[in-house]
Amino acid sequence: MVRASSPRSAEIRAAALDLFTRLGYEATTMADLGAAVGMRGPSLYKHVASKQDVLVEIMTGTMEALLAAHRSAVASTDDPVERLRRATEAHVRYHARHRQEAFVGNRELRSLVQPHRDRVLGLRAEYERCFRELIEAGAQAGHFTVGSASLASFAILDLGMGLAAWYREDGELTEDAVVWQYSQFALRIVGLR
Amino acid sequence: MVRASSPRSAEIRAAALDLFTRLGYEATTMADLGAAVGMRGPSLYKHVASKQDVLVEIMTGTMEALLAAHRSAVASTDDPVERLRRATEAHVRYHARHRQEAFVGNRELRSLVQPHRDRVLGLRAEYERCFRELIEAGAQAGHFTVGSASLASFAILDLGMGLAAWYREDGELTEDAVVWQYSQFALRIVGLR
DNA sequence: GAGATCGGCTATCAGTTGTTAGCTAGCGGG
DNA sequence: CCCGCTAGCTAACAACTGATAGCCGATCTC
Repeated sequence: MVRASSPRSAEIRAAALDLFTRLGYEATTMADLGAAVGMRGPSLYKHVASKQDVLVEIMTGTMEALLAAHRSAVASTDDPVERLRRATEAHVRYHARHRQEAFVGNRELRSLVQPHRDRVLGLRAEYERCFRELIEAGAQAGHFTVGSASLASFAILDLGMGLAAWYREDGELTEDAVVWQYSQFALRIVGLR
Repeated sequence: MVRASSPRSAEIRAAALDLFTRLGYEATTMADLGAAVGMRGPSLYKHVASKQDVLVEIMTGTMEALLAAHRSAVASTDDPVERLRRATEAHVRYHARHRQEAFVGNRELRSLVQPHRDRVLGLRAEYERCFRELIEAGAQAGHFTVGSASLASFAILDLGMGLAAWYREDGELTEDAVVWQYSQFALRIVGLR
């Protein structure tokens, strides 16, 4: 049996997240993954269905968590500016705090087999649309100055992805410092006045 | 013999660039690459030394071209603001016009074997330092308002990397439109006034 | 305490991969 | 005409990979 929620399988997913981040999905072998949790490669199949299945659970879990964080962030107010501010803060904070999930989620899309790839791409498109609509609402209300809301939303999302690529927990800057600065960058991008 | 500059090897690099972009380095086989240029996998070895060698030439060539574009852009003026403006424009334009090179250059760093990886990482660090110094110069002269020049330079570089990931030549927006908007974003990030 | 289940192991399979070896058709120059 | 080079081919190798089969000790249940 391959119960996806057993404590051992969660441990395996965590180790896989680390390996996928450092080596990439293709370059990570089941033997690597087994060694990371103290067993041989074939033994992993007592806990997970397949290598691809581990990736699928990591990536869909990540996108759903990101969307949940976004919904929670924007639900707390009706003010367009404040909604975008909280959304960008949640976005940046998620990418700082869960940089490995975000990194793998962005990087390994092409290793994902159908129909999972389309599903994750759909969630990403939905996430992007949420940001675009926030920007359009703020622009229409005269708070933002932006040529293309679509481009601005791409730019803000790209900031998070980039952050996930270089941020380190033990770096010079604290998480709060990076979140604050990057959120400010995002608000500058949409021309907040 | 494996003359790196023969017309055939250039054709192979071009095909490899396309395949590495779409499938990734690990997932691209020599048989794939051969088929893309009308020959069998083993025949490629008449023109290139190895698969890794193809990647190395693509990535070092890309970083050197990017640095050259940067130097050319900043050499034309002494004004701090104008130097950053031209540097960001060059940065964004390169990532739009050579999106495949930039994409592979950013994505396949971990597929690069030593010492080539450190060499490319060194070039990237140098490129980032150039931007940081431009920002610091402009901030010291009172033109920019930014908490951390380092963070701002990361953000601007990340914009280019993100652009290379989603930009398509046949998309809605022209290259010039994207370059202008993204350059404006970059200047807003550093708080130009 | 017998039996079943869990969770590890080794052996093995079948497929794939980068690369080398060796052959050969075509072609240009003497 | 023939030598030698270029640039392709097939065959083959050695290594590796994800996954399966089957064994076995430990632990739990009744």
